[in-house]
Amino acid sequence: MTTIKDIAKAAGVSVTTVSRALNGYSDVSEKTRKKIMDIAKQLNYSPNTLARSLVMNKSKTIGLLVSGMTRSAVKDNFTFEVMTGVNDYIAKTDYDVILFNTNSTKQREKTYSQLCRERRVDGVILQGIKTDDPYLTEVVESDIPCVLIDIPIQSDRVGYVTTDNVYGAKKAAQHLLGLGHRNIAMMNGHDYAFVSKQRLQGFCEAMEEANVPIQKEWIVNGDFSEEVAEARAYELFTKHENITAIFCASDLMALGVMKALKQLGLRVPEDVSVVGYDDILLASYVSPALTTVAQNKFQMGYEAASMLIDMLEGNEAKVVTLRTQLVVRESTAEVKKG
Amino acid sequence: MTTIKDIAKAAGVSVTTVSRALNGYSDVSEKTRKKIMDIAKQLNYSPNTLARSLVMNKSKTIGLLVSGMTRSAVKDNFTFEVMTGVNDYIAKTDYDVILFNTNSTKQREKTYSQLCRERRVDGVILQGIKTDDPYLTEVVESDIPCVLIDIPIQSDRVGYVTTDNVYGAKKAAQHLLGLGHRNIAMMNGHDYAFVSKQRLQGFCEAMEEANVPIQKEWIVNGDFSEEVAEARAYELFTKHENITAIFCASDLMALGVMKALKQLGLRVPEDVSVVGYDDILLASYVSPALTTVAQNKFQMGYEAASMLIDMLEGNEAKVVTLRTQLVVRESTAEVKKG
DNA sequence: TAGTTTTTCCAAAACGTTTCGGATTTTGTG
DNA sequence: CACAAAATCCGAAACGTTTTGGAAAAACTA
Repeated sequence: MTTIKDIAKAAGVSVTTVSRALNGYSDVSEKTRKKIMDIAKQLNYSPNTLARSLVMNKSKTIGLLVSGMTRSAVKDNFTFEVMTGVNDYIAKTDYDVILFNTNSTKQREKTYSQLCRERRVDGVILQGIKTDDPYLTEVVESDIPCVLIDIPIQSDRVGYVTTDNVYGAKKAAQHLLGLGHRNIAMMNGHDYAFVSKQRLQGFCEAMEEANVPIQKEWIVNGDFSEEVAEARAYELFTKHENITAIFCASDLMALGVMKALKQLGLRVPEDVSVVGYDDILLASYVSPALTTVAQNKFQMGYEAASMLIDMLEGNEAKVVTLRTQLVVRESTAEVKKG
Repeated sequence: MTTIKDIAKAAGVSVTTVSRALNGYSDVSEKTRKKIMDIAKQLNYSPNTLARSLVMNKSKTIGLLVSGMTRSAVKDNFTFEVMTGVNDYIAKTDYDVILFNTNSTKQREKTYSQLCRERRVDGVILQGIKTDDPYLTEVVESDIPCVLIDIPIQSDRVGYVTTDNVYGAKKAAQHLLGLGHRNIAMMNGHDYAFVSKQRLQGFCEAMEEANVPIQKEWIVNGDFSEEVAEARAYELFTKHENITAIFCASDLMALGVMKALKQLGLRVPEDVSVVGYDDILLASYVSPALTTVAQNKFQMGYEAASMLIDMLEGNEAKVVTLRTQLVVRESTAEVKKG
């Protein structure tokens, strides 16, 4: 592998000059620059970024720390779409993305911030980690610039991008209320996600503003999992036959709920209306198509990357809140009179 | 950020000793090792992999070069599933994955092998690049160990993992033939994918063995795109009304084909049987559910990563061919008599 | 005790860059 | 032509590791 030294030797100049020539400094004559460039090309030179990073003290890499890169999570393109957004923005810069392995046992031995520090990433994007993850605080407290997705923590070195979860959930609930439903349940995620709290809040706000009493036992946690949600929904709907609608904090859980309803012989939307959250790909393909609150996952990743690069260039951390959109499909209908 | 030097100073030993203590060499007494370890922990030390990589001449990173990380490609989890497989294996090693940006304009200025060489990746996995990509040969001819996905090129430094495309396509065609179909069309991908050639071959073999003449004008290219396939299918089925079945080289194209058929008022499977390839997530959710040839994308990624790490540890490049499986759903039926 | 082996440590070079401070050469000015 | 200014170049240090080839100290051996 050819180095700057080889070029220097071939061109009969010092390594300093080669370096400065290649990097476009002005204190090298056009003649020698040309010569150096030619030799570099001829020798098929590519700079060793490791060496460069070492001396410049920046690696031009950002770390991407996602959960949800698991075999079971493919149904939920959430992670992938976010990654795509990140990649899309980063592709326009001179940064590269390094993917950190988080879903394995290695998580125990090496903390996130250790990973980041070892690889000397310039910044990091975190997605999908639980709020009680002991390493979350560690990263946030470290001085590594970082942007979080759907975790509202902010400092001068950490920003986040999220969506208007409260309002999104509120719209979903209001949609059901508008259809005449009063006995509305909610399938929430788990307590270790901020979005759960926020969506619950939005749900409650809508109910309260409509003067509809909230039944605590109608609000259950499905752990953001299709299977768990199915089981919980099965219990819920056998115990409380008067529920006519349910708002789910994720589409995946909505799918599970619909399975449970089918098993119970309840029709969607004739007997029970269900609305999801996320607008994953499947939402428009299942039957009946799922009414849901759409969030632009691609843009979330894109904005996160954009903010991070901004921060690396000296700007300060921000918070970006994207708008959600209620998309009404076939899984919701007016409540049956009677 | 604390370095080995800081530790050395604090412990009153040389950097050599610190290095060797931390790396578990035997020529340092347990007493000083303990002391060094303690100080390292106390100072919150993490090794600088950049420096390490530089001197050891290996970076413990592998490059992941995928196409299909685009906004439009989210329907097709193919890329994501492969990535997940790769990640899953790599997570068990001490390597990290660096994601290369390929889908952008940057592709023009920097070649893949340049990217790889600059970042000093130890090896690279390529997925989804076209066979006429000028940079493909460049990577293959470079001395960087690499494993290709679905591109049958082999040398001592490059291996590949693929599936039995010929046999898979053959099974699909035989399924249709077994249902009594004789007028079978094929929606292929494009000429710049090996899998297209192989699937075409499998299709033809099945037809020939069944003594069914192949109609050249019934074999069209859908460019692996839903939209293109839809347009081509529309033309095809308006022009040739006697076609009763079609084999598509990807599920996404099969979806496009089904859309076209719907537009034309043709029912699936009553009027036309459709079989796809890939078994993407949507295949089982669309209506009618798609009969298709399933390939284990996760495993493809997993095997690729496994092979690459093997190669980096001195073993030689291999070729791994995974089995496909015909999964019969609702989009195929016996041909109508008459 | 003297010699030998084993254990424990270290100085210095190397990896491939960038950059600081200054040196040398060329050009311009009167 | 002499001097100043500008243009062009370079040596050496630095980044944080690993490794080589010994050296010093400790532990045995006879």
